[in-house]
Amino acid sequence: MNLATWNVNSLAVRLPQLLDWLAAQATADQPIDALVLQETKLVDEKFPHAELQAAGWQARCFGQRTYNGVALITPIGAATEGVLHNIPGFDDEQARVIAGTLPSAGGAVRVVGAYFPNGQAPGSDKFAYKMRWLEALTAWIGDELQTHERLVLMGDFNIAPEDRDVHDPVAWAGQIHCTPEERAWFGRLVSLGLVDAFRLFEQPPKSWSWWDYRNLAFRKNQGLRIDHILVSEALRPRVVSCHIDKLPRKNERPSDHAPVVVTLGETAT
DNA sequence: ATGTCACCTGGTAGGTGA
Repeated sequence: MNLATWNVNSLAVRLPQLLDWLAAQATADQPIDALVLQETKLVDEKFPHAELQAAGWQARCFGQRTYNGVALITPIGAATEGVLHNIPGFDDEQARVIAGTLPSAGGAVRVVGAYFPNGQAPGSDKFAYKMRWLEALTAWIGDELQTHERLVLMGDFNIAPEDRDVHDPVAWAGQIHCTPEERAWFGRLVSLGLVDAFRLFEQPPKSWSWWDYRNLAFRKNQGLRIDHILVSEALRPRVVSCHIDKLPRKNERPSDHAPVVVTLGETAT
């Protein structure tokens, strides 16, 4: 089972690259079973269901105009149950979370796709909103784990959890994505019984999932690892691999984020 | 080098968010 997350920074612009990438995974014998998208920036009425269907995909979407917007994409015919939009009980005008339950030979997997708030800068109103949102998300994921032992939380966290996830930890110290407050919330999420799938494996040093469009950052490999896949302890034995796919970032008109992929085996090892 | 990209408004540029 291959699960992935990708912040596409406008699905209207990135749809051709999305379809190319999905096709390439299948060609590479790593067909995607579920992909969560962030920053679709589309109201649901404008979501490109027809184009995706023509390529063999179905989508659940939860969007808004201009900003944010998330989606859950699965192969046509795959069952998706218990679809949910945003954090229950947390009043939010911003479309940031979509969840669904996927059947699997090893037991159903609860998939939560999330676009965490950026937070702009410590001390700002947007940072305060990020803190409130993180508190609500953490409480809700704790609840979800009570009813869904096999759970995957993935998306654009807008948090670089450790200094090794930052190209220049000195320059970024205390800056947005790297503050102690944000990292503490990442730690609380992990403490619920989740594990960062990427760090279960030896990875190339200087592995990032986001590079600023400015400053030739991708060419210089100056980025952050802020897109993550956390799996519950029950799924941990099934994690076979996890990697960041930099290839789409080399395209013309790329998203500023790269997809992250996790492979779950059917049986415990 | 505060050096880009995407979106909006209200236009043929400027503001916002990331």
